[in-house]
Amino acid sequence: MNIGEVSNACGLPAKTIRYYEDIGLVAPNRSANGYRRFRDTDLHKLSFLGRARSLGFSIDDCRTLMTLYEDQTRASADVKSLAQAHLTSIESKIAELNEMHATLSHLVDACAGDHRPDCPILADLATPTQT
Amino acid sequence: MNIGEVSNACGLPAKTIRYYEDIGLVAPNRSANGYRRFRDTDLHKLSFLGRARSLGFSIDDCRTLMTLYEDQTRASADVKSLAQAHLTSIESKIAELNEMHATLSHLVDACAGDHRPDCPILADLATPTQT
DNA sequence: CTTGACCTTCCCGTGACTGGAGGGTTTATA
DNA sequence: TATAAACCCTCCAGTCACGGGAAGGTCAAG
Repeated sequence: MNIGEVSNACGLPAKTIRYYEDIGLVAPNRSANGYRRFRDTDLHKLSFLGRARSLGFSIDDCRTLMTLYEDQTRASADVKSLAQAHLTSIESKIAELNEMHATLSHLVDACAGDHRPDCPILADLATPTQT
Repeated sequence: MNIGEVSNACGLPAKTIRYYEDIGLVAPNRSANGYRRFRDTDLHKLSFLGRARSLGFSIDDCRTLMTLYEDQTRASADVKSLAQAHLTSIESKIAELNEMHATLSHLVDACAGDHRPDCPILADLATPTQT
C-alpha cells in the first residue's frame, strides 16, 4: 500500500504518517521508485496511534503504549497506570477550563453588551487582585 | 521600576514580559544603562494581560481587549461578543476532554491492572472502528 | 504526449513562551 | 578595593505535533 491508501484506511493525514516515520513510530519499506510501501502491520500500528492520539495521549505516551502492546509479557498494571496518569491530567485540564468558564460566564452575564462603554469584563481584567 | 520589580508585582516571569515587549504589547522606556524602565501604566497593562491570559484568552484576543480597554468610546457589545466566542471555544474543549475522560475511565475501570498481560485498554486502542 | 493524481524531500511557520549561553551593571560585603 | 551575588541585557534554540508550500520525480488514463 502507498501512503494515500494507508491515509484513507487509518484516517491520518499523509503528512502525519511521514512525521511518524521521521520520529521512528513506524518503519515502512520502500518501493523501487522511492515510494513508501506499507504492510498491514504498519497500517495496524498507525490505526493504534491514531486512536491513542484521539484519546489525548502524547506522542511519548503512544510510544510507550506501542511498546507495551507489542510486549507479550507486559503487565496490564503498567498500561493502567499510564492511562490513569493521563486521566488525572485530563481531569486537571477540565478543572482549569471549568474555572475559566465559571468566571467568564459570570462576567459575560453581567455585561450589558450594548453600545455603551461600561463593561464589567474589562473592569475585572483591570483588577488584578480579584478572583 | 526594573523588570524584576514589575515581574513580582504582576506575577509574570521576566522572560514573558520581554516577550510581550517583543510582540508589541508593552513599550517600556529604557534607562541610561539599557535596562527597561516601567511606568505604572506599563505595570497596569501587564497585570491586565496576565489576568486575560489566565482566563485563557489568546495573545491576539488580549491585544484586542487592550485596545478596547483603552478606547473610551468602545461598545461593551464588542467586548461581550469576544468573551462569548471564547466561552464557546472553552465549552467545546471541555466537551472534547469529557469525551476522552468518559472513554478512558471506562477502559481503566475494565483493566485488572495486575501482572497479567491481558488489557482492555490496549485491546481498545488496537480496534480502530470502535468508539 | 500531455494531463492530473500521486509521491518524494526540504524548509519554514504555528503559540506562547522557556532555557541557556555569554556578557554587562549594580549593590553589598569582606 | 576586591569580589561575589544579584540583577539586567541580547540572541539563539527548543518545545509539541504537526501543516503549508515549494520544487521536483512517477504513474495511469485519454
